Amino acid sequence: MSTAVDDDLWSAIGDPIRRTMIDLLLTGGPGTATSLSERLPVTRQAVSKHLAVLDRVGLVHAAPAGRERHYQVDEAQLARAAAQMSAVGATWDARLRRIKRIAEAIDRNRTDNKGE
Amino acid sequence: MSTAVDDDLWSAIGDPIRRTMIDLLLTGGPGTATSLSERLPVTRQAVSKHLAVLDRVGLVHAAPAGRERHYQVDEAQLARAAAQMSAVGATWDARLRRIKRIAEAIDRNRTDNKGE
DNA sequence: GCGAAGTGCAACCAAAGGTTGCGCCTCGCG
DNA sequence: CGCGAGGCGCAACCTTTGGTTGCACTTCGC
Repeated sequence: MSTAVDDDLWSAIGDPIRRTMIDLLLTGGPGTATSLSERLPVTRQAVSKHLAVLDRVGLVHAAPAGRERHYQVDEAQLARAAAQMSAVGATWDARLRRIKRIAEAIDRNRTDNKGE
Repeated sequence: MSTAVDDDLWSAIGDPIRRTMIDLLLTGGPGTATSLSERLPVTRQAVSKHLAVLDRVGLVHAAPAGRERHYQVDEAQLARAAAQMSAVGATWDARLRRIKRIAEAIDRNRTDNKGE
């Protein structure tokens, strides 16, 4: 239901740090582990590990340049992830609405039989 | 950016098991830790811990009934969570679109100066 | 050529998810 | 009314994961 095979993608973007990293890469363009760590509350190593995770699920892609490693967001994968989030959100929203309708129907029924 | 104070809410629904639990509670109505564990690949204790987490952030709410504890989804909180997910998804989507436009503009420029 | 900058790898720590075992309530039936 | 069974919570323990520190290796630039 909802998320099945793409669970890796979900758990990858589940981490707040990783979401922030993606935000930074999207707004500031490609960056290295060091440059990202300067804007995050964690060390370079931690950032590097997160980048490895994101790379493994294909959300970012590394471009070695001399002694540096420039990471960039994979737009297609991120679009998929964004779509998934929206989908889950929409699913829950729809179910909530359905439940609400049912609850209202029951309430109406009870009101009808109240006098008996 | 994007998610700040409501980070607890995010991380609460970040866990796949917890999302599934919410799905089960939404589709099957209120349930206990035991009833949920029967439909999940984890033990009752694990489910109980997850329910505690969800309860702490207000996504579910417990109703003691004799020796049982019925858990139910808090619709308002879940709606907030769903909205947040949609928001992040939309934000990323917008940024991707913007980047794409810029990239296309640059590409157009390069094509213009190709002959020089 | 050599120091400085950027990475990766390994060891170590702490927190979170998961399991098992136990004891306490509560229900229901003889 | 007593007592077994079902449902829960608590506690101890294990494993995975995010985080840090320390070190060795490459690459740039003077």
